[in-house]
Amino acid sequence: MDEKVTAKPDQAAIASPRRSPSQQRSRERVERMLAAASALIAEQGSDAMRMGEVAERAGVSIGSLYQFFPDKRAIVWALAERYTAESQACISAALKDVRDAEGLKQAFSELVDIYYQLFLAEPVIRDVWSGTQADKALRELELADSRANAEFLVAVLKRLRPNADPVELETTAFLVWQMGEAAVRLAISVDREEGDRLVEAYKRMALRELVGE
Amino acid sequence: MDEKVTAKPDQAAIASPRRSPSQQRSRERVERMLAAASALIAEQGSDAMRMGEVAERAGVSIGSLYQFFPDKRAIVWALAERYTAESQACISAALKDVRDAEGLKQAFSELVDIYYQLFLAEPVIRDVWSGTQADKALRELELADSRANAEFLVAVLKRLRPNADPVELETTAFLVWQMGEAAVRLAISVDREEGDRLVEAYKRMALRELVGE
DNA sequence: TTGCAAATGTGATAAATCCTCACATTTGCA
DNA sequence: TGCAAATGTGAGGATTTATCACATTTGCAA
Repeated sequence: MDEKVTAKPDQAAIASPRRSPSQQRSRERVERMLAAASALIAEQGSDAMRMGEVAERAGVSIGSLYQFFPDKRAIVWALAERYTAESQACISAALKDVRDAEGLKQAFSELVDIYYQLFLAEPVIRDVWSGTQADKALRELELADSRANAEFLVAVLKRLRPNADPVELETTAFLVWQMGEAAVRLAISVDREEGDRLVEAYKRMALRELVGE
Repeated sequence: MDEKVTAKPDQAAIASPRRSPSQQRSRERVERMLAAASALIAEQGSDAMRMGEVAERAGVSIGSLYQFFPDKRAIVWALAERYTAESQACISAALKDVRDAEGLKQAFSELVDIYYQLFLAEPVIRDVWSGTQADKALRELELADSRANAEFLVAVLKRLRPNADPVELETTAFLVWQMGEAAVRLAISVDREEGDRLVEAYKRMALRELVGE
């Protein structure tokens, strides 16, 4: 027997490029594919995105699409990965130099605002993360992202409260971060006025937990 | 022209039984369909649930399935609706007689525990709610549910803090509740030990917000 | 009881979609 | 210049959802 690969569908299968674009030409095409996918998701949501439509709009054939993305989810995953990388850089920069409670308040509040605005402005992000609960690979990406972001917070907290139990700080930061995502997602799914109130309420709640009274 | 109905697919289409089972016979069959769907979701997740499999396991034909459920999502929706009705009754009962801060602490902590245990024990619930972000009808059901539950909390808070701004109480309760759902979902997706810590941390955080120090 | 309309049941099959594969073309380089 | 590797193509296989024309059962009025 020829050792057929027969990859199990397995539900958990990590979505990675089937083939890395090594030539300039193909790198550009992959960009076009992602741009097309992004536009379609913004218009109708990732569920309604059709592979054929992505290919057509990117000006490539279906076959080419599948040359670089093993399946549909992989495209969404690739977009999600970009956003996490981008936002992590942003978060890291914002929290890097926080040295006191006042600085944390400032930086945290700004970060939440940026995140909220981003979700309001970019339907793609909203939709990409909506698959987060259903798709195992996406959920894992988001968890890893959330943990990484929480780490930045933990670093700050350790400076502010050197005597605190590290495990507790870790738990607090992780929870606060994850709730921030939940709060923002909630906020964008209600009307603007209520959304604003919810985000402000979250900030108060989170900061009370992070810096005490 | 005969005024054809041509219901728009519309993305928002509310999933309601295409036909209400009016005879005893069909009511039992609908129960079997839901039970079969529930079992399949527990085994493989609602995404992997196949209509043909549901029909087969329920001992009915595909056609019968579609006689009572307009589409696949409607089945998941029907299951979700049951859970919300059940849990609302439970929550209402738990909060109905809370008259002071101590009582609230007690009742709230218990509710969160119950919710957490329920999610740990019932893969169906976990999976049904996982579609909550992607499926418009489900998201709306969950939002409505969350608001209804928040109302119970608001009622309690108004008793405890009669002078507080009602809008603020509303916002707080809604946020706290929604975050509880997020916290529990997070908790069940990490290992048990960390999950327990997260739930406890959430309780502290929420109660601090609800009853003050 | 009988007859009949409404309710219910059936499954082949239309329609939509994902993804594969055998083959064509282009590129980088010895 | 020639060739292997990279890239490109799209018809078609496979899967799955959902429909529809027709069959059967039920409740009920005469």
